[in-house]
Amino acid sequence: MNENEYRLNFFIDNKFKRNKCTHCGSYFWASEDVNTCAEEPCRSYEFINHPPTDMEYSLDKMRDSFINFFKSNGHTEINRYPVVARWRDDVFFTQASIYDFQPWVTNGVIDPPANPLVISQPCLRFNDIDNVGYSGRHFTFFEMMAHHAFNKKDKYIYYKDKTVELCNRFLVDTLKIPSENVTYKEEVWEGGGNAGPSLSVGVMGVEVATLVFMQYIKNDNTLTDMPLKVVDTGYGLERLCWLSTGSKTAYEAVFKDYVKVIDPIIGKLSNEEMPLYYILLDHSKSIIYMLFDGVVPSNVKEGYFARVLLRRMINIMNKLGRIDSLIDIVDHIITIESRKNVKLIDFREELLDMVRFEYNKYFETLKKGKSIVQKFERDLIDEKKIFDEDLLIKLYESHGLNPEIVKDFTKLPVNIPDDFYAKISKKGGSKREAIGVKTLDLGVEDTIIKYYNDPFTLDFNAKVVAIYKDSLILNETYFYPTGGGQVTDTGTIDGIYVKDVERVSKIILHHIDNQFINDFYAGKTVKCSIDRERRLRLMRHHTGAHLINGAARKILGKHVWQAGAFKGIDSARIDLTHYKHVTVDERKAIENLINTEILASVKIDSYFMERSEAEKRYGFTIYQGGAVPGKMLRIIDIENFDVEACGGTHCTNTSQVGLLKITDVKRLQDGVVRLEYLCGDLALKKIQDREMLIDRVNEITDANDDTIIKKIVNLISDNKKYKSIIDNTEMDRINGYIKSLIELSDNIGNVKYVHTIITFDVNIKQFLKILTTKNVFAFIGLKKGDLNYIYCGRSDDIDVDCRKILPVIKQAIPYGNGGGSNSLTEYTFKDVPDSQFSIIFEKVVKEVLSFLRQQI
RNA sequence: GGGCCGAUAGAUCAGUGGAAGAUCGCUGCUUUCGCAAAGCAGAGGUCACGGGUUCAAAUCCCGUUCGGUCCA
Repeated sequence: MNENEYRLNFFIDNKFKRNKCTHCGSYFWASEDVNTCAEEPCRSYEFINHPPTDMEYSLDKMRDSFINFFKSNGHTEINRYPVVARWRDDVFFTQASIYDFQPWVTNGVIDPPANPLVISQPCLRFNDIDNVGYSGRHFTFFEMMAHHAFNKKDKYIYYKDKTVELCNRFLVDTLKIPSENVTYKEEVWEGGGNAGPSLSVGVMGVEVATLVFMQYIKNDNTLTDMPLKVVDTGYGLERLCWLSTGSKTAYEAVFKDYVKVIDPIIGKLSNEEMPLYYILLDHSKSIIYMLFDGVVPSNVKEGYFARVLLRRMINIMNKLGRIDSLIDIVDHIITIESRKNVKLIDFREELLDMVRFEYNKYFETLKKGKSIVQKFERDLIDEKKIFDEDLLIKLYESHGLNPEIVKDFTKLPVNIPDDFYAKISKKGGSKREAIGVKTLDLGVEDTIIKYYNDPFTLDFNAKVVAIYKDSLILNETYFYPTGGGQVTDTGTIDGIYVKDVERVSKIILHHIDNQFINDFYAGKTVKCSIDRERRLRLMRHHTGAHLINGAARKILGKHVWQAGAFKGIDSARIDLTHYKHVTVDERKAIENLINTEILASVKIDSYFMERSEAEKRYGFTIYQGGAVPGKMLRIIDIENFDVEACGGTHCTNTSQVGLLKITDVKRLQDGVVRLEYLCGDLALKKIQDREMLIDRVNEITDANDDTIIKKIVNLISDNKKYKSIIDNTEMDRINGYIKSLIELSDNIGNVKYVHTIITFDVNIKQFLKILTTKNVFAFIGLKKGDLNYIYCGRSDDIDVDCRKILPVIKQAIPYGNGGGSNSLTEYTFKDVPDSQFSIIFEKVVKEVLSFLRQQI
């Protein structure tokens, strides 16, 4: 980066000097000559016990000072965005204030909600989770305060000079930090395909802010100018608070108010326990914001981070011996946080229930884990081994048991490697990545989309403007392309079947069979017709999805978000975040609520609205379907029931859905349930099919709706009874047969040698078990299809190894094979006619007899 | 999205290729005025599903479904 990028008039006018840090070698600007930049590790934390500010600031007070300073300097205050970055598909959580405006504001597609603006954005970062509580300055939850300005060619707000000036005035004039304590270190910032110069703001050893100037697009190491120049600042609220208190760690400063409330609950803690306490407070804040903003604990994606935090909290409470206070503590922290977020109070019970539910789940995991550890312990004792690293890793990865828990569950020594968690998988994995946008440049005008004007216009005329491969591009169209979980319309253009409709950026492609493509030419006016039944079903299913969404949030709770959806021609489903199973009653309640809404004939409004305006008016719950691109959002508004940003085709009144039936509820993964449903004619047909099914059962069983249950219960108990009678009869028959066999057997001493070929169908192993109860050696032939079997079995009171008979048989019948235990063997061979089998069998019987005579 | 563990009686689980097991619970009997308890006897299984290997599969291999868990 060119050094002139940092040579700001502000620095020159205010007599700042450019110095080179003797420690890290970076250049930095300061109002006086100093040797090193004011950042760790070049300087130690000089503010500890010597805070440079005029007073001690709490989090709230620092935030207020910041916001008010920038408001009084022409900035508009913006409400925080959710900590779950639902409007983006490349990250899970909001990790910086600029995330709020990426990508649509920073790439110039839409205007920022205000310009310039000031915000304090809660952020979540998990990269340093292991340092939390111990390093003195790491958190998973922190607030990034920021002022942003977005400079367009025709609308300049402010850039580097004013940014640094504002920063310096805030630190020096408002917080009263002596000017000589502030340094601005030159750095280069890079991220998300953008780059630009940046200044790292240091005070007495701690970096309190970063001022980034996004001005380049970076592509293969070449920099090109961005059309929009963005001021992206970030001030660490927690860092500034810490600076103002001069306490030994950031935690003492940040958690001051929390500790006042929580201390009486948790009681006196030792110095060694303090890091655990701080982790608990930090994680509690993260969890509260995550759950409030729509995360449900799960084993995948966002939800997994919630689970990790909760399990760490539970482990800590266990270690402190205060597990009973977990809910109480979270509850009190909710109270503290709700001072600046009133809506949190309404969510309190639901939030605590989720924590409770997750605790119970973990309790089950630990219970199961204990028996697994004890099982391993038994094996290890036998093998004279201990819990080694490999086993610990396996226990953690497969059963969620960390080494400390394993240690609690066993008497055996457990060696925990220092870098245990680092070892757990640097094995890689795919990063969450944005799906590339497909583009197509045919030099034609964007297709005019008409299906939003009137979803019921299904026949229309249009002009072909271009032909691309097997598809027609029209000047305007009512055909809906696949998108938003809704499948494509089909129909005809000039009588030719349209099999698929696809949207590529702003052009809509109507795919037809290749052989007909030459019937068309650019400029031709064509008559278009959309498959009516198909479209109407898709509309009903799409509106149905919104109805379920609205109803589920009312019945199951505010934590419910759409996690995916599919709207097809003869099936539809919607996936919802929900931490429990959906009960039959809840499912019915959702159905009832929706069908009441359908009967009430509620108007469904759809209109376009500027993104920022929509977010302001309806909140972030409009993003049920995930990231929606563009400046203008299409809003589907079912009054007092559901409002979502959605590009699909919808009914204009709930009554047009006709009927909605939930056909199945599945658990898709932990924290996500799938509701399968049908609307309109399909719902009716489903109910009729079920009815016919019962009619058919009635017919078969000669019953009616009133008697069918009793009838079936009787049938089952009768069946059981008869089965038992048959079994008994069969058993009698076998017993009789066995008795006759024993009477006909050869005697060897007092051992009965039973030998015969069985020709009827029998459970041979059960038969042998009964036969060889006492003083019996059995030698049984059996024919089953092509296969011939010879079984040897004996009662437990005879000391003969049946496997020794096998070579005798093998000698007589060399082309077979067999094996078994010393009390039962099996020998098999095939392709022998019946007559032959009995001759061979009799021959072997005699050899076995003489063999047995020697043995017994 | 990927990896690893798992699915056996109503419940919890044992069973490493050779006749399906234990404990608790359940039913009946004995004992008791009755209950609890104890003793005796008994019922209860498609070893998740579908393929394959083998003389032989709960056990080994492949696939499916469902659960657990870790990573991103």
